[in-house]
Amino acid sequence: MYRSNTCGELRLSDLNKEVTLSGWVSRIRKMGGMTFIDLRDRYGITQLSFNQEVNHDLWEQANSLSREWVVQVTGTVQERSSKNPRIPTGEIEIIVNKLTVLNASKTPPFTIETDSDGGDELRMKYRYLDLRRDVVRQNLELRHKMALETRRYLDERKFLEVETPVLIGSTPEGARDFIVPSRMNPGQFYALPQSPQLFKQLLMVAGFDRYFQIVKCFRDEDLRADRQPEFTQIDCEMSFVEQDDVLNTFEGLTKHLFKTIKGVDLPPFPRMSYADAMRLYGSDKPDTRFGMTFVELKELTMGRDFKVFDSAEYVGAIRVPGCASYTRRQLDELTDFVKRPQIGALGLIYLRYNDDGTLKSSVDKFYSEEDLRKWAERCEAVPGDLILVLAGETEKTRKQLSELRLEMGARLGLRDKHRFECLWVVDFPLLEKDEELNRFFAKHHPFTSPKAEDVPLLDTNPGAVRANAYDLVINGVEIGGGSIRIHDSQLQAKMFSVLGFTEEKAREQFGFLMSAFQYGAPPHGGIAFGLDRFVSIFAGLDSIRDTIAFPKNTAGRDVMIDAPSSVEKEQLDELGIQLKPRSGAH
RNA sequence: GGUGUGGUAGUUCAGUUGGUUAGAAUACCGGCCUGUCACGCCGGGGGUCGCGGGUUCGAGUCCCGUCCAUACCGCCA
Repeated sequence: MYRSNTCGELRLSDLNKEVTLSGWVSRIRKMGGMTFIDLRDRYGITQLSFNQEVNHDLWEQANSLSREWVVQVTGTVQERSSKNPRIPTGEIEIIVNKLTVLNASKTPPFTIETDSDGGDELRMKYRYLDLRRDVVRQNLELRHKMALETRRYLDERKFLEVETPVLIGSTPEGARDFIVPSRMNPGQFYALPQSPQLFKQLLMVAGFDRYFQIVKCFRDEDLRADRQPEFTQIDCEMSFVEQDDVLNTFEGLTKHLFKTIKGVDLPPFPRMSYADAMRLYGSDKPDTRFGMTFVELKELTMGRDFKVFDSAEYVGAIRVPGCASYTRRQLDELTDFVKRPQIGALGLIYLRYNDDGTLKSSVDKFYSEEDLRKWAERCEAVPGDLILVLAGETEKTRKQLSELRLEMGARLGLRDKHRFECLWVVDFPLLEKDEELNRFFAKHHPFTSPKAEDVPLLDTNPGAVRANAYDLVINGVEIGGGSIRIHDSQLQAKMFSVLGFTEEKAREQFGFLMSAFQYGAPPHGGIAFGLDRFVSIFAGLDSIRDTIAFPKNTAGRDVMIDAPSSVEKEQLDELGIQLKPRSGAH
């Protein structure tokens, strides 16, 4: 028997029990004739006590240990004479009478503490050591609980978890596929799924009615703090539902997770149209933890010979509460912020509504106090507020103003990680025009249904067609999205034609789905949540990396196992693959 | 593909205007210490300043190139 108890469970109530514990040596404190060792396992830390006078040999043995050695001890639970209220086992210690070294350890390259001295790169290289740290482990425990509660909630509502294949065919639409060569079919390739989209729709045709799967998905695109090449979705689909049914079911799931895991009761989630989100926040995933919604000033700014505004398609402002006292230097900083190439504004105009009621702007030369007062009124500003104005092409300027809004929210501490604001964004456009290629692409995917009342627009003004598509946004993070699908093969054919697919090409790409739809497809729709992001929101992390046990770095590398790597020539020969010179050099 | 930031001891970082032997903390090793729990005190070892080239009497510091990491833009139906 390696242990009778874990390192996290012994209390005063266990006094005088003889116990056996196994774990890692976390810390050794040598006090001369006494030595204390913090023994750690997944469940906690228990102090071991060694006394030179009580057992000299054992004391000496304890002094010979080092960090991260794996040891087994047997001893008696005793009350500490000096207690540590900061850990759950802090009232007791183990008076050890037997110590066995199960395994020695090299000195780890960083300290295995809550606040490690190790940088990210090193922690990833030695991820198995990093995972010993309680903060990292807790994220994975949280992830486990969220997955478990998701399964519980969906199971109670008759959802069936079905596994779908990982080796599937490539489709050209959407993100770049990861490609896997087929040895038995030389010259042909599988692709890894970007999502189980087609399969879950086929399951609806098959009559499964309610499906879900917690499933890995793959996208071969550049990475970000919130994007990994392989990530996990809570993927769901339902039959005989309308948009409201899906929204209500998964608002319920979200609330269930917040309630059971964070103990938070959330009010009903507001629903905002995509058009309103863009108009008020300049983003399809607005952070609604704070206001500062956009105010349009275009017509108030016209005709004063200020070319920047006169020639602009859009003039938009945000009212930043209490920031009229911003110094020239701070305003310059904000100007630099919006002028960064990533944001790309040409300049920033400000209007201070001073505490004494006077107005001061960077465009006083062009606008009278009366003009400026109208701006302030339109913004519902009060003395002490700062108004920031950007101008230009509508879409671009809204995006820039959105970035500025988020920056101001952060500066004012309004983006509190412990507050949660959920929002449904609905009525997304069905199509998105690629100006360069002069063709439409599906904004969500080609199986998303248009709103019934907008169907006639497919012929006259495709860009204006709204879809039965929706996103769940929490604190400005897109957590999930989905749509009601097309189940009518005629409408689907129409959709393909708008997207520029010939009938032949559509059959080649999605033939199996189109045939399936000829055998009685029920009305259906679904949604998928990004589990990694969901966990990171719950954990208050900025990156999804620490919600994943073994994540990849920004170049898509696993620095621990050093993947991807080159393969033997024999393997390539079997696959009939010849590499260009220079590639595969790693 | 692009922009920014960073790369100096095992680790996290500092390093002034280009100037003597490159520092701190922590980790590690040794000594002292019987109630510590971030123990404390004393001592010690530890450096290809990412790599390559250039400017200079002299480069961690300036210039060019390159690699790596990271945040963002493009990209992500």
